[in-house]
Amino acid sequence: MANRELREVPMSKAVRVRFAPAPTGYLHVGGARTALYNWLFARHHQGTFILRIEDTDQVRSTEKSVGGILDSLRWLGLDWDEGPEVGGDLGPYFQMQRLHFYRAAAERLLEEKKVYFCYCTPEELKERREAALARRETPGYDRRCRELSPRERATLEAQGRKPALRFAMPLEGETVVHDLVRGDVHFANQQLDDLIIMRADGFPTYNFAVVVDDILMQISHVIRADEHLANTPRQIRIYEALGHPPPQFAHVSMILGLDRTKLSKRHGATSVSDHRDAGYLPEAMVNFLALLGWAYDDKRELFTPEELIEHFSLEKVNPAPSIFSDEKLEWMNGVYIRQLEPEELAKRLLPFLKEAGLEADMETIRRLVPLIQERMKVLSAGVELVDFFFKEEIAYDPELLMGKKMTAQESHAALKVTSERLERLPLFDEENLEKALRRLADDLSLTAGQLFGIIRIAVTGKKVAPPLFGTLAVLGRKRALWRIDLALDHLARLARSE
RNA sequence: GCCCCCAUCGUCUAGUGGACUAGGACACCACCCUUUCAAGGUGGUAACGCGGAUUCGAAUUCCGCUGGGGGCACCA
Repeated sequence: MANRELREVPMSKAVRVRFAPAPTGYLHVGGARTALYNWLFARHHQGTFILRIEDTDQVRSTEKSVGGILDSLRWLGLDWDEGPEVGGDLGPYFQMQRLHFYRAAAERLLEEKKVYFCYCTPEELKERREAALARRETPGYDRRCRELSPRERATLEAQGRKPALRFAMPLEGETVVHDLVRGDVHFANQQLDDLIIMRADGFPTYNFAVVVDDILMQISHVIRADEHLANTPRQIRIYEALGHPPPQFAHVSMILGLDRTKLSKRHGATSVSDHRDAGYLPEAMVNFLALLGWAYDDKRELFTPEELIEHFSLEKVNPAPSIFSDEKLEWMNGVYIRQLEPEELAKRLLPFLKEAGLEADMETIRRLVPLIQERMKVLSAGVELVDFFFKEEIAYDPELLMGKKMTAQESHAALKVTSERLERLPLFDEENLEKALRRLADDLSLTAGQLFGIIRIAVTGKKVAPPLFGTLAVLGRKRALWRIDLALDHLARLARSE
């Protein structure tokens, strides 16, 4: 890595950063991390975090996607100081509402002869590009329209061709990107081709719109994904043509899928909303994402947002790409679930149970939470931990009702006595249940595992369930006995065929 | 094809020439605890891609190679 001895924030300069998603899909974890780093940086430096929607791709941009991205950001707790729904002095914050700015800037560049009309059609360009690639040559634009005479232009226009505007890149020399995470990156200007800044339809392209907006919005630091590094020298040239010094750049690495390619749909759940629906907590998500490419030291990895703000710095951002895998996120989510106040966990659990079609009520969930809080990695997993509490009937495999190394008959006998004792138990609470059932196991010369296993299946239908005594207590005597009766029927049937 | 970025356990990472027999976390394995499952505790397996150079000394610096990724759109 080259020198990174660039000062993160020059003295006396207000920090203004932005997250600028294209609304062409959901917010995925890579975008979320970029947004998070921008947000942390802004908050750390008491700066301003701006949200700008880059919707100039009219074909792929959708309103629904804007809403989804806003929701995801809000869910993560990444609040923006300027942008959609909150406004700001340097808006509007949708690029489609800023067209006059791009047109004015383009106009100026045209007057100064820093851009030129290109009459090549998209089809022609595509064809030439593909031909070049087929010949294993560099596919860049060949600049054939750069030096057109007025006469040639007139001819082309007479053909009905609508020109696009291209930026005249310098033909020699080099452009250096001073990057806060990568040091100085050099590009030969020969590599920079004359990119289109305004399409024939009058709409700006990305590389032009970002520069104009970042100037107008007084952005001090551009923190974005590595995939934009190659665009940066071109953008620097545009800043220069517009007579404005470029901001500081920080290109953070990309987040890759398990197969080490750019994260995409086929990698499964990669959007923030997918994770929300799966029952991840935003606080876990934020903590985890912060640690993907950044570390505070060699020990700590649990941070509140406030602590992240306090410690975050671009200098410690890792330039190497990292792979997104849920394993650690799951663990961390479990940690956060366990840290939740029981009442809070109950609240968060409710929608998941409803979603699963269970008629869950807060009253019952509150009693359940202590039994399951440390048994969940994601909220959605709570459903199968407690569904039997909310169902009238439970289905299960009768074979499971047989205790370890026991016959159906022996199991039946044990359960029968259990039923009788439970019926007579004066107080049907956790403490008394435990006392009574332990004694019973003793009396029957069964191990705790044998007896409790039978009861667990009888009452929950599952081999894996919350702790038995608490479960019985919440279930209540009546329902517990009713289920045990049913299990006895099953066992009786099994015993007959033994 | 050209340009650019990157390279420490399977994964996230610590590490800026000697304190490294390379540390932590997740995952994995074993044991303990235990009514199942978790949680918790203890221990363990596991990495500096390769080759040169600089140096008394290199995970750390330089060069090359290899590997991975990204870009080369009238997408962003």
